[in-house]
Amino acid sequence: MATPTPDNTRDRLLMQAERLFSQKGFAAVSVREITAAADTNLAAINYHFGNKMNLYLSVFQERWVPRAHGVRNFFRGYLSKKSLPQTADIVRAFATAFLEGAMSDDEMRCHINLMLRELTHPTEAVNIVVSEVIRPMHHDIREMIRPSLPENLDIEKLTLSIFSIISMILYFGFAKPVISLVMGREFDPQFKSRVIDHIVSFAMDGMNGLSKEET
Amino acid sequence: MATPTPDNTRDRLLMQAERLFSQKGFAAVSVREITAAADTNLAAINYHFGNKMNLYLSVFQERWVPRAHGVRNFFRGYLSKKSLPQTADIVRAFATAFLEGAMSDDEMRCHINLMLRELTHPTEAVNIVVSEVIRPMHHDIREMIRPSLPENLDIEKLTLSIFSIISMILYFGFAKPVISLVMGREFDPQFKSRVIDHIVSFAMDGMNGLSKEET
DNA sequence: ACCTATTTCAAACGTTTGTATTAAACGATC
DNA sequence: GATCGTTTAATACAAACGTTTGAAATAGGT
Repeated sequence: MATPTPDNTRDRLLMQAERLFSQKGFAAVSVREITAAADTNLAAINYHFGNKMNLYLSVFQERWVPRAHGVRNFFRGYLSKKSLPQTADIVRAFATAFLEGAMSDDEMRCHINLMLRELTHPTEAVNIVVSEVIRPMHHDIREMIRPSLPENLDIEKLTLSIFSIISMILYFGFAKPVISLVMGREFDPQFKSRVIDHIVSFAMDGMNGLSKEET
Repeated sequence: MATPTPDNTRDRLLMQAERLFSQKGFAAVSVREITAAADTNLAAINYHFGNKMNLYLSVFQERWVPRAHGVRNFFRGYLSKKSLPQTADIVRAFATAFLEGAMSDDEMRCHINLMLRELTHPTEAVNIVVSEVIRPMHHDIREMIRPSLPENLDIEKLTLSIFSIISMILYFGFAKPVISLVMGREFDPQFKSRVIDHIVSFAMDGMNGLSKEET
């Protein structure tokens, strides 16, 4: 993390609020809990953000979006090593960025949890999530992959495939406890890298089928 | 639904509690809201269930699990039409059961939301979800698919593939609003059936790759 | 009809919630 | 070092929270 414990109250509030909101959800966290964790006074939230909901939105604007950009940058950096990235490289870069690359496990869980909440129960913040991150990311990936696919490929099918890849990555990111329970094994680094291999090969087969169908 | 508004207070509480918990989450729903929706007295929850948390657990035991069995029965009924179901039939049966078959859209959203909450932020109820539904369902599907795969296939890879299929089905189930936003189209029945086709073909290609790799 | 067990109800409990208010501490500028 | 706007602190407040209580209502058995 950039600053373990920021010296200014506002940033400490944002940091702790993000952590707690991602762990328990908006309603389950009290402003007292946040201000205590941020080691400041109860009134600090109202002074710096007006109210609790505005703090929640600010978490997305000032912490979640930058972090999403961090993931995107990792993704791009990973790909820049290849001169002519194939679809498999793109999928691997994407999965790696989310599952083992861009940040610590806790940070990633925090990130995904916040997003997932907005996906399932949108608040105002969903507009930020979709317009700032999800839609641009879809666009990027689609345009990267498209050259290696037939010209006449239905764009809907491609988009659905990208959603499918995202669904796998998200699922293996957020359902770790249940996956551990079902498979009876820890989600350790070796297993994680096998999961990434699986996602890549599964997705690649799916994408190959895509272009076969069409031509 | 079986009983639109049950005549007994306990069932009305369970029904409204399920609806509200799935919409807003445990903490965001008050017992006053539930009892008002169930058209009964504030004290009813404590009389019938002891406390709010126990009501939440009872929702899973008495409403969620039976409904999951409903999905499973639809799945089995769908497959029983085929004498020798292929993997594609199994995947299609599974996706159909979740996305357009077993129950109404609202009911399914309610069902998936409750599960998703437990996947991401487990409470006591996660034990019910995993042991009563997810694990048995994994077992069933695995044993149905296994015959059509090579003998020496790594069981871990098969399990990961099943998780991947589940991830797609869940994602297309719960992220409908965002998918609509990104694709710029309604999630109408025609689109839904194309989504199922996509899931089946994508998953099938993934599974085929699975057996190719191994032999 | 009476008694008993079960269920419903209105009212109140003590806490905790988000927010508002006021004064004190701080930091920069002159 | 006095004065300014900015930030923190202590405290207050009404509203909402989950839970408890004891009385009223209801249902079933005799």
